[in-house]
Amino acid sequence: MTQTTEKTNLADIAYRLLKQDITEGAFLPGDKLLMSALRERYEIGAGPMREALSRLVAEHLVTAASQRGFRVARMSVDELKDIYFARASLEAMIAELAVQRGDDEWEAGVIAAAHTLSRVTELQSEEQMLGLWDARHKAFHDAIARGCGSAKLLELRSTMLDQAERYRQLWLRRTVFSTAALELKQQEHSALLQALLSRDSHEVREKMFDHMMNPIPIITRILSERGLTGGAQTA
Amino acid sequence: MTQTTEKTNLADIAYRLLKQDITEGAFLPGDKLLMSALRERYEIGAGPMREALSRLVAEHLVTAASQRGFRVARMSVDELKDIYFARASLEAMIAELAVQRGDDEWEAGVIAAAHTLSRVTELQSEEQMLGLWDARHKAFHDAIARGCGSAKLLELRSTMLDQAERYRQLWLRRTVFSTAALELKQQEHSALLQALLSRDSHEVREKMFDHMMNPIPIITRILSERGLTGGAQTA
DNA sequence: AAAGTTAAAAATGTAGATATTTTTCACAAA
DNA sequence: TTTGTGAAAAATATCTACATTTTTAACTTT
Repeated sequence: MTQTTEKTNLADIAYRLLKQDITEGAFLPGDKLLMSALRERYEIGAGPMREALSRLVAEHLVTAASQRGFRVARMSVDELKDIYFARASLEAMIAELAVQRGDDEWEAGVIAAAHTLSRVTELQSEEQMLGLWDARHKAFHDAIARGCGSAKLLELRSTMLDQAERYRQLWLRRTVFSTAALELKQQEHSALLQALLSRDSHEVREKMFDHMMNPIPIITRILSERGLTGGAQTA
Repeated sequence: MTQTTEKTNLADIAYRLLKQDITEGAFLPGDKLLMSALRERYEIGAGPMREALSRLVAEHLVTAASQRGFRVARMSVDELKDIYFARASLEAMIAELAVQRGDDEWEAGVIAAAHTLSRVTELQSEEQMLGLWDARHKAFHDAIARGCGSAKLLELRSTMLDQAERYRQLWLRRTVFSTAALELKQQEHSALLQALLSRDSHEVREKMFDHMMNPIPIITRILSERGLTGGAQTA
């Protein structure tokens, strides 16, 4: 047996689908998540659906008010700033640890990921290009973080990533489709890599922090342009 | 109306009760959490009970296997070390930030909490003494952390505290009921406070990290003495 | 307009049906 | 006797359908 089909229950499936739908924008911030609508959409009973929703509440992607149902969590500039700051602080700390504790295998992994990322060219369709760059960019950062050696810290990192995901999606399009922005990112990445290979943990920490804080002004602007924070949805 | 009774649903109540029961040891690590038993204990239907359980799974206090039900998460020395390291790293970072960003009000709060903590005397019963010291000790650390100014970082801190709680309970008794250990803690606290008042953020970071890592050997010993990790529970 | 009343809509909870896993136990082979 | 196998039974988890409670919103009435 190579890879069991990983049995899951319905609540689990609904959880994943809804999470994806929210981060991909199928439901917008502030939208009411009607039980009947969700049950129909995911072809599922109310019990498992509730279970999925309550998990997303724990992750702050959904808000709940007792007897009044669920809504997609609002987005705000304040939350953006807080999430990105916390994430940058954490990621910087993890990177510093990784430089201090990472072994040769880790270093090799980082170099490989950096190389793969630098080779994303605009050959395919724009949407494919977006997906590929995003995947490899994530892989690059994952490769760095992995070296910290703490499963719990990586877990915290992962929860922050989930919370940032909706904001990050906004930034992604602006960055990948702008040659200038993309080149700036490439520069930051190679500077990061250099500091990393020279095992200058303090330098890595600072560079990583700045790298992670960079998107804030861009996303702030996007949020202001279209009021995507979820104001007065009635339905 | 001064303070609404904060309406909650049954799943919420069950969540809190079960969480308390687990951290207080009413259910031991590795114990099977039988649906029928839980429903009877908390006088609740299967739906809400499931909801409560799945929230605790997200917090790593309970493990789930599809179609095979739930168990209290095992404890291990490895996990202890990982949790405490991650927690110490995070707390140290938060404390450093607090020193850099905390205002006068924050400083006053810390001083007040430190004073209250230092005045816990052994007048009442031992159990009461334990509870009081624990509450004030937590309040002291909370007062410090609050200054970091990031709600998300405080949230991360809180999730780590939850995960550490079962291990921390083991440490607590050993510390509070040993005059030597308690005095050592007092010393660490006042050293921490001093560094904090002199606004030496680097010093605070180091002291906080050490302070948080201290309990690991003690807890490791306790875990080894009694095999409280949850081995071969059948029922 | 403001406040009260009532009907529809929606969330929450329970009970029972269904599916899965685990245990039991009889029987056969070593 | 011990060990292994397999089928039946029991225990258990999971899901759906229905009942109950609460909220929302429309409609009066003052």
